[in-house]
Amino acid sequence: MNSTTQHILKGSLSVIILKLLEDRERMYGYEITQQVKALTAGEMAITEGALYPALHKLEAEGLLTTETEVVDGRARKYYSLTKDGQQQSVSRTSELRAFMQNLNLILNLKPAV
Amino acid sequence: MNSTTQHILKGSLSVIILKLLEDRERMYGYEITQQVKALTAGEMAITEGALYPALHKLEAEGLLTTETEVVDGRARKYYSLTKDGQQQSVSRTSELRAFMQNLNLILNLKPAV
DNA sequence: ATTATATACCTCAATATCTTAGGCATATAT
DNA sequence: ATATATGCCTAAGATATTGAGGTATATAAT
Repeated sequence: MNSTTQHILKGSLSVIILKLLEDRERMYGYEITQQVKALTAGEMAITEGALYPALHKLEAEGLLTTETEVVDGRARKYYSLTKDGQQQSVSRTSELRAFMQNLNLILNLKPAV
Repeated sequence: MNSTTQHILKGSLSVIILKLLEDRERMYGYEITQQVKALTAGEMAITEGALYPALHKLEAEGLLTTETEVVDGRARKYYSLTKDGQQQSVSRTSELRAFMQNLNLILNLKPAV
């Protein structure tokens, strides 16, 4: 993943997290990083330095709840959507889609040849 | 334009500027703000506090050149793409498109019902 | 005449988000 | 024994944006 693409990610990370949890119901941080890589064939990667603060913020906002478990001798912190989180996932996803549609109106302009 | 959509704009502004100049060849700052509103039926707005620093940076990077003119008693600063700017417009646009396609892979996940 | 709005440029403090680099710890493969 | 994968985390610095402000001219409305 090049720096430009990484850069453009700004602001969409929380929507990505919410949407993944809508799909999976229950995920832990490391799993999220791997799932994003898997879904995008390695083209997108989210750094842990961005992910964990984002998760903590969403939890503080009341959109996520956590359960910690020990699996294979290692601690895992599972995140799930709260009611609010489910609603926010829907609304933020549709806002992001609307934004992308508008952005595409600009990107699809034909250059004056 | 709500705060979330505004928020998600982060990082795509320079691509928007480059692409608009690819379409129009020659635009001034205020015109860019109006054109974005017009193209998106008022749903997207770029603030001047973001636009002017972005224009200055692109100029400093050698992607834009400027010509200042007085029209109807008011000064206008016209921006155009340099050779480098044209190349960057193409490459950054395709990177943004690639990013959006990957993002859509995630947004189109079907929730586990 | 005065005021508001549109046009047109700009800066800057505060805020938010991200990158990069690091730390800590366990399990497994080499 | 060492490297890699798994798993959590923080923090300094860089960067982009918001939101508010400043300056100025032309025009429309009152």
